[in-house]
Amino acid sequence: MAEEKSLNFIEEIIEHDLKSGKHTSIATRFPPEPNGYLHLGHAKSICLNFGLALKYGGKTNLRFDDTNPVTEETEYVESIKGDVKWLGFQWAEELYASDYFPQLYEFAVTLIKKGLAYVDDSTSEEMAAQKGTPTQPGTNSPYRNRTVEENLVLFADMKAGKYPDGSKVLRAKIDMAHTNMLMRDPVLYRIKHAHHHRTGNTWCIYPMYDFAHGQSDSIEKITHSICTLEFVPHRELYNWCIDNLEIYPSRQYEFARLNMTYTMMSKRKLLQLVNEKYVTGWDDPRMPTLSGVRRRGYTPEAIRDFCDRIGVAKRDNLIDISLLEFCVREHLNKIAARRMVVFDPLKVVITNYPEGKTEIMTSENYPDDHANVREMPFGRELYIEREDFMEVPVKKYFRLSPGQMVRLKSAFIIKCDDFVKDANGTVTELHCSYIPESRSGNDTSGINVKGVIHWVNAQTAVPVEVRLYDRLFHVEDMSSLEDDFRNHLNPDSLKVLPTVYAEPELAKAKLGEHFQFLRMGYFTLDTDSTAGKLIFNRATTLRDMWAKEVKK
RNA sequence: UGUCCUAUGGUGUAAUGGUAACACAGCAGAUUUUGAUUCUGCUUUUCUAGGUUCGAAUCCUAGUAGGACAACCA
Repeated sequence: MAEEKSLNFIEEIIEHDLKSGKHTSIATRFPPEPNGYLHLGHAKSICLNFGLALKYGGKTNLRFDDTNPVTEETEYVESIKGDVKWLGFQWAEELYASDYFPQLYEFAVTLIKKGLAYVDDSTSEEMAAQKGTPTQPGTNSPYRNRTVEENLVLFADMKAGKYPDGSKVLRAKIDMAHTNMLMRDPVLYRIKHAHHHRTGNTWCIYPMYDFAHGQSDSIEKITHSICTLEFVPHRELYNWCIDNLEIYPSRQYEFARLNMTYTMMSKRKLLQLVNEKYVTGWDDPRMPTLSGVRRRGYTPEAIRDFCDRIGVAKRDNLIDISLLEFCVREHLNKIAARRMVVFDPLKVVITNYPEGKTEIMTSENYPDDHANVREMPFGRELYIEREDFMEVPVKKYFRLSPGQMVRLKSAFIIKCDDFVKDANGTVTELHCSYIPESRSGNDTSGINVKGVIHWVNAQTAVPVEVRLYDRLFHVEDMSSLEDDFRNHLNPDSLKVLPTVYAEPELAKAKLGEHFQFLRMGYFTLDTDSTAGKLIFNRATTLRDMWAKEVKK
């Protein structure tokens, strides 16, 4: 099948580079800073970077951009590696910007020797004042004309730890009147007497992003350095460093980051949600983190498919979260074993079924594979969903109501003969009769019913907990917010049902398995589960045309 | 009142100077022992104004709108 798939703009650039002979193979990198957990926005970048290398026969490095010791931790490194692997990608090399600190230092010395960098004693306030504004040029620092010799000594002393944090920086000497603010003598190195997660206390000066990223790309001979749009203005500085250092010319290309409705995807704010306990952790199933959606029951296949469908372009976007849910359902529908679980039980007594009798019914695990079945006990007393009975049925309601019949999935057709109410008027019990000839598989009753409902046998039902999730925020476009994002948390984002009734087979569930609870949604076992108490997370609901019908 | 980036249905993404298409969402119907799945059909689109051209979503100019840029963050 020669499926003609159109190329995104980066693929076009790569194919052009390959065709023209500029490159014979490509190298990309995924460069997270280990200061938080990966989220769906990172997934887009991961799929892009690794996907490109896979498609064009190149390689992708995993490179940690660890140039700021105060925010970075080993915990994050480990989670990031786990998430990339879970998504299904394998990096060529695991690298760290901190591995390049010695070389980066030498690069800085080279720039000083060329008269292209100087040590500045200005305070950050003074530097900000010198910087100008986007519409007004900046002014030169009084330290700008220090000699090469003086700068060399000062920079060496910075490295040697002779100065306190913030007292000096190394700046590039470019142009304080440049229209690109980033070219107004950007800071290259700053002093931080801080412990680094890998280099420990070896260094007290650390390179800034702009002095580390491009050079790291260059050292690794990355051909296409792909990042998000906010780095567009950095490209000029990226190229300036490479040009003046005369090193391998990696090239930067920028695409639009993923934005999704009802979703907040800023690492800083996600950290805030974690720290301030609005969620239980980075892997809270409501979080858009990869560890969160994994725990919730999303699959890597679904996320890769999603990343594929959203495309890659340069314009700002706001993806409808229903596309993600569609991808999740589409994959889960194929792989999830079916189970029956009653959430809000209503007792049903089959009055014409012998007391004490239990028989075994079989039900298919997957709708289109009738050979793959499990066993389910059936008895005189059952639970069905309270929702599946209406004393006074609304129009088009084809479940149970007085005198009406439904099919119990994989069992018998039953007819509602009577119901019992308590003092409050709440229905507590249904009295039904079953049609013995209607047994699933050899139904000779000739009766056709429209409604099919799920059920569990009361005697053998297994109590489990389910956790139902809704969107964390109730604002469609989080970027439109003018006040604090924490004011817009959805109070109903988590609903716990401590005791619901499952068919016995579900007790065998293992971590990582996916289930469809018939008519209730897709579920997976939560990591909080213990041997005595199984807890299931709802990944997503099923599509529900009836709910829409009812709304009308 | 600077520089840069962007502009195609409700949301995304294609169409690479030659009939604007695909997916999601929405709506309607068929099938169904999950009101699921599956299948069918439908609604809705090139920011504006000029220009180049036989022909413009595509190229050019201007305007408009949105976004980015003034961290010793990445």
